[in-house]
Amino acid sequence: MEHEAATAALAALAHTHRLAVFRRLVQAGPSGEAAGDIARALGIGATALSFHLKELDRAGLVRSWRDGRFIRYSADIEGMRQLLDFLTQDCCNGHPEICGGLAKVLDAASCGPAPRPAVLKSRGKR
Amino acid sequence: MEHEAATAALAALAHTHRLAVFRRLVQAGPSGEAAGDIARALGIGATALSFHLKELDRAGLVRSWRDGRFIRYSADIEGMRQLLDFLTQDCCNGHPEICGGLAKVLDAASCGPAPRPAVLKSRGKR
DNA sequence: GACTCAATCCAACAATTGTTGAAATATTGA
DNA sequence: TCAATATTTCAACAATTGTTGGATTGAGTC
Repeated sequence: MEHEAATAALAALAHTHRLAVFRRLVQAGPSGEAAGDIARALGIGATALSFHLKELDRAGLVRSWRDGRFIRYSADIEGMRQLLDFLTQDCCNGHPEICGGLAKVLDAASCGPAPRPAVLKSRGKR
Repeated sequence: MEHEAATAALAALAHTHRLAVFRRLVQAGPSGEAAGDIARALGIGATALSFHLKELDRAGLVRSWRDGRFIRYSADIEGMRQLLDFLTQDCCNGHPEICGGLAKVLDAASCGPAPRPAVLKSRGKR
């Protein structure tokens, strides 16, 4: 991940609603949740939520796919890991003992193959 | 860390210059770097850098202390770890195997006692 | 095919954030 | 004390971001 993508991902998360949505999806796991359910659960209007989900999608932090009448969203764990990696890269310049090996520890936590939803919706440029 | 603090930290990082500054400080380690050197290295004006450093400080992501005529800044690694924790909390709702144990792995990486600079400047409300 | 529900798109407006130069503050050394 | 250097504060302006309601698209149901 490079600088620009990281900035975009951080900006996507730096909003009350989007952060709440993202954390909810992180906890929901790969099966995700339908947009309407998220909106109801968090008390966000459909239009606003749609806007915010698009932001998260553009930043590579969520995936979406159609499920009949609904559109489901799930957190893109691999995208998140790349972001965390980027933030901790070269922490303490080769002396991981200083910061508890934050960078190395993240490096080790590779994500298995992403679960593949039935129908993947295309995503804006990543 | 709670929601509001996390939003503030993410917003602080969600800017080209601030992200560059923060990563530079993460790599510099506990001894940090003087404001002027950062400004020169990244090609940012003194006024702009001061503004951005204040943002990072308010978000609890950097520390600062006076060193003679200079003011040095260093990344607040513990602040960063809290943020990463917050993002990955309860990942996959108790099934860490799904996301490679991202949350648990971070939990384990506790930071040792923060290195204490000679003279600590006070920080805005955290 | 018409109807309904889920979600998105659009456009106007409001609010927040970033940039700039000039002035102010703090420290060092002559 | 005075001049030089480092950094911050202030204020005006420019740019970006978020919100809202209404219109639109797509899928299922009668």
